[in-house]
Amino acid sequence: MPPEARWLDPREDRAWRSFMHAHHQLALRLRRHLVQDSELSEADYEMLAVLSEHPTERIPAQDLCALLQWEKSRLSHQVRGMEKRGLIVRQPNLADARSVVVCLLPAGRRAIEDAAPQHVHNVRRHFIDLFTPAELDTLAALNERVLRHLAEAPFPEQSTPDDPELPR
Amino acid sequence: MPPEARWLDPREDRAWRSFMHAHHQLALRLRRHLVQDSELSEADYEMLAVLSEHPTERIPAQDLCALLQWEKSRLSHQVRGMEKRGLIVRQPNLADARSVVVCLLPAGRRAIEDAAPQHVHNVRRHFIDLFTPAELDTLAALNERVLRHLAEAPFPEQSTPDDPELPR
DNA sequence: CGCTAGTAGTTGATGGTTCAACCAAAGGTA
DNA sequence: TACCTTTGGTTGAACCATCAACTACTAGCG
Repeated sequence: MPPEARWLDPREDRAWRSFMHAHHQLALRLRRHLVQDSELSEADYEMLAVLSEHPTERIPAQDLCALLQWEKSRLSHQVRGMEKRGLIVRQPNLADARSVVVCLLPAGRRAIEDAAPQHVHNVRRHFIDLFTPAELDTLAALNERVLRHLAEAPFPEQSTPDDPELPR
Repeated sequence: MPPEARWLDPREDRAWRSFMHAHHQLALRLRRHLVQDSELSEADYEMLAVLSEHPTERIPAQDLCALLQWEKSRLSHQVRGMEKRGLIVRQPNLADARSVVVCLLPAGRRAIEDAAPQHVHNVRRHFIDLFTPAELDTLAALNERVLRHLAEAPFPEQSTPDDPELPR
């Protein structure tokens, strides 16, 4: 336990703040555009995007969680709302009675196809177009380093590398 | 209106997804740590951090909004809650009767000083320490480009005076 | 002075995200 | 079989951020 941790120096502080603020402002802008020119929230869009890119348009809930990096409870709430609006349906998974398969409906496909051109345009305008291809690769590499690190050190950080489970 | 916008290619998609996911996962982790070893939320922490770094420990609400990049209504709700907990107080601004000055209280200073070492430690472990100084500068420069771009093209994106933006 | 536009802040409603607790099915082991 | 653990998913409460509407004050301008 560090009783006294050194504060972030200016370089570190700049990197940290810009990382947090850039994401916040960008997400806010895209959310506003999305509600302005479609009936979809950001979460709606992401889920429909993943489903519509999938060859079968049917994805088991647990796989959807992994693809979207969402928690299962978030997915459940989200699915409930979108099912009520007729964009998707839940169907039982014949291979495993606990599981559920989320299926894209025609109305969902229409919704994503209507919203996608504008949304992609906005993502380009406010993000992609600001960078060269090399910079995009740099950005991806640096951000993926964060993701990899977090995945390798899962949350309750008590246990050490070679101690897989708690010694209860 | 692009009736057909080209989809993101693999390089662009990778950069975009890693940007969104990295922020989401990192914020989640830090939030969990913070509630685990302090009584503060992320928003509480940010606000106390800004106040406690300020020489006078008193900042007019509108300046706080700018520093934190928050909306005024978010600040208002946040301040109400933290005032109830005795971490800060609102005082009238003598220079402008509409305005309010947010002041750090001793309990607030104690709270941030208790929480800071662990939090800074976590920010380092999960973010700063993953990068070389040069990489931190790169990250800052790229993220700041997003922020600058958004600030220069404010939201309802109708045509700006003499700016040849989108010919809607 | 009186009018108007803009700025500072508050409020209540709304929708989104996380957490903890729960249920039900599956898999392992004896 | 019985038992125990793990996994898949749902629910309700709590919390947080955003928006639109509103009050109050300021400042510019005739």
